[in-house]
Amino acid sequence: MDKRITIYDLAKTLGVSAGTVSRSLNDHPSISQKTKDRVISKANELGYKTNKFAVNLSKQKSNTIGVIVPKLNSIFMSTVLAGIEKIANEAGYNLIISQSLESMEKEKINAKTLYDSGVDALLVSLAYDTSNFDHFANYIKNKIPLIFIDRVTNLPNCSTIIIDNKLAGFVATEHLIAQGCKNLLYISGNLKQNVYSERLKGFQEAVAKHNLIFNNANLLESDLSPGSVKQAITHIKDTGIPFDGLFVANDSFAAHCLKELKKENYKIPQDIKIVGFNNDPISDLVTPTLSTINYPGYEMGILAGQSVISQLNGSIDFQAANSITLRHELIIRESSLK
Amino acid sequence: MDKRITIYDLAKTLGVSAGTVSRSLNDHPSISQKTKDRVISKANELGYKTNKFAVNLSKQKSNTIGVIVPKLNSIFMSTVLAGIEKIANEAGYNLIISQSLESMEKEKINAKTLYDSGVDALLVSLAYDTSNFDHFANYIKNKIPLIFIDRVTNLPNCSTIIIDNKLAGFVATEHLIAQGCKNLLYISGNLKQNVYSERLKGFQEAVAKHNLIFNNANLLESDLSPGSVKQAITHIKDTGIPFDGLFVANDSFAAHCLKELKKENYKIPQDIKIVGFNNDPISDLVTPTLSTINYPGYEMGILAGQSVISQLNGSIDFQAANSITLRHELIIRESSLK
DNA sequence: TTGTAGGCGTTATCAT
DNA sequence: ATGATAACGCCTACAA
Repeated sequence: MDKRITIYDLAKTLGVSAGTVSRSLNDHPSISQKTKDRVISKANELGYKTNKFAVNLSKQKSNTIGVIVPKLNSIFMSTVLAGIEKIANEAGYNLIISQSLESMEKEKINAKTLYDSGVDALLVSLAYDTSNFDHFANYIKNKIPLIFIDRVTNLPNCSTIIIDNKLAGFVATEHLIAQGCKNLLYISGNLKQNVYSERLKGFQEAVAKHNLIFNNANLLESDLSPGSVKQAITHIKDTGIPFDGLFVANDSFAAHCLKELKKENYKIPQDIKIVGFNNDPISDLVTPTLSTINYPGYEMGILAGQSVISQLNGSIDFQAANSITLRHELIIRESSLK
Repeated sequence: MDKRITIYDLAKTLGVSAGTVSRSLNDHPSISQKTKDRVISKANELGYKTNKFAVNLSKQKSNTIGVIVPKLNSIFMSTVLAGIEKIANEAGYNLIISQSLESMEKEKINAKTLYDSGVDALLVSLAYDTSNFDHFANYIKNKIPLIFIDRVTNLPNCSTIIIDNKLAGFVATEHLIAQGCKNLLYISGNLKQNVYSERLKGFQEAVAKHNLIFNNANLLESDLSPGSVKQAITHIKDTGIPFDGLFVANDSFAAHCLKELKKENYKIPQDIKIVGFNNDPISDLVTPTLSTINYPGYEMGILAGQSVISQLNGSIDFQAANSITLRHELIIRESSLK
């Protein structure tokens, strides 16, 4: 294997110093164009390749952005990631992606690993059960940009990228009410997470505004896994309340409920109307098509990416970390028709 | 900001040499337990943190594995990634993930970037239009493990992880024939890609075996984007052939076709039977549910991960790069019932 | 405009 | 079992 050639090799063959070579390669203003040209052409000729490890050591930065998501294999998260990757890549950063698998413990480990490996910034969407945030302290202390996406918490100097879940919940619920629903059920994910608790607030507000009843039976907290569909159906059938409107915290679970309800001979939307959340591709493919809230995952990714990059470039002050709220949108399809 | 403490700081306060500290921290056998204990406890006390940049420079490796996928936001790919991430993480490697966005040019750039950034290995699922593989030459020359997943090519010393697409295509097609279909249509993706061309071979074999006709009209090459559904429907309606069986190269497109065909008053499966591919979550949620080929994405990821790790550990010889073919499975649902 | 030399924090090879 | 010292390859004051 041909030995790797360094700036010293170049320096020697060119009869200049290593410093000059380094500066030439980096287009430093204090080097004459002539010298630069000589160096660069010789570098190409000899197949010089800069050693990132040395650069990193010298600059103490890695040109790398860490990302922690709950799960890689979710259509929403991978869409967010696609947006982040696009921006990061264009800006010359690499993405180190890891998944917490919805566990705070794994999230802690990931945060530490990424910190140790010297990421220049960190993007996080929180795990299911994350209740403590000490594992981010190092980032904040060392002024490493830290940005939360979708599943967020409020930490000093950290940006957040979210949608207005409360308003979205309100809009979805009010839509059901406008369609004539009187007995609503909100099927939620873990209420410790901002996204689900906020939607609940919106749900409750809409219910209250229209003088409908809200008590325990109008809320079902679920882990939203396919295995929990039965539990949801049981709740709907056995609570004694004649539910006629469902607001479900994500489309996938909504689609499963839809399917099961049809099996139980409910007519959708005649008997029960349903609104999901996310505008997952499946929402437009099930029968009847599923009304939902459009969740701009890709845009979230783009914005998150832009936000980190500008913080890294110093074009945004570290202190001035801001919170971006994206526009959501109610998409009315068949499952909530009158 | 408190200055970072190094092994020299430790060495000084402990009255030993930096080398001793380094060896203690790395549990080197030639250091007495006593010294190790002293060093380690002092390290904790002072909050010592190893500098990955320096380690990388010194060892000329990054503990990092590069991944290039066509698209992050595909349920299949993100599932594969989830598997890879799990294994890599357990082995102490970080994943740098980038997407080619189905473009060979972007794939080239990604390959170069990752190479420059010093990944210890590279996992690739090829872009739509990749026809030249020179951008991987550096990896091979420098014996950096290179593994292809799903969308593969045959390069010397490179492992591949695939399923037997030809057999899967054969099985799917023969199933349709067994259900009584006489006029089959294979709706394919870009035939330059191994996955689609192999499935076509299987399709053709099954058709030939059962003495059915195969000519141009029995094959429709498509980009499988939602925008191309109309074209597919037109083909089915206007070709003059009374198609009664569809083998579609992925579930998402199959689901879209299903929906459109229903709109056009075709009865599924009575008029036309359909088999998709991938066992996408969607396939079990549409009406009627979609028969499909189960595509073990997560397992592919796991195996790909294990394969790299063992190559990196030297437990598999670089030369002995092997090709792993995973088991697929026909899942019969409503869309292909008699 | 260019050269010099020290630093970045570890690891590894010789000695001792 | 430990220490000294030279890599690792690049960057960047400071000097010239």
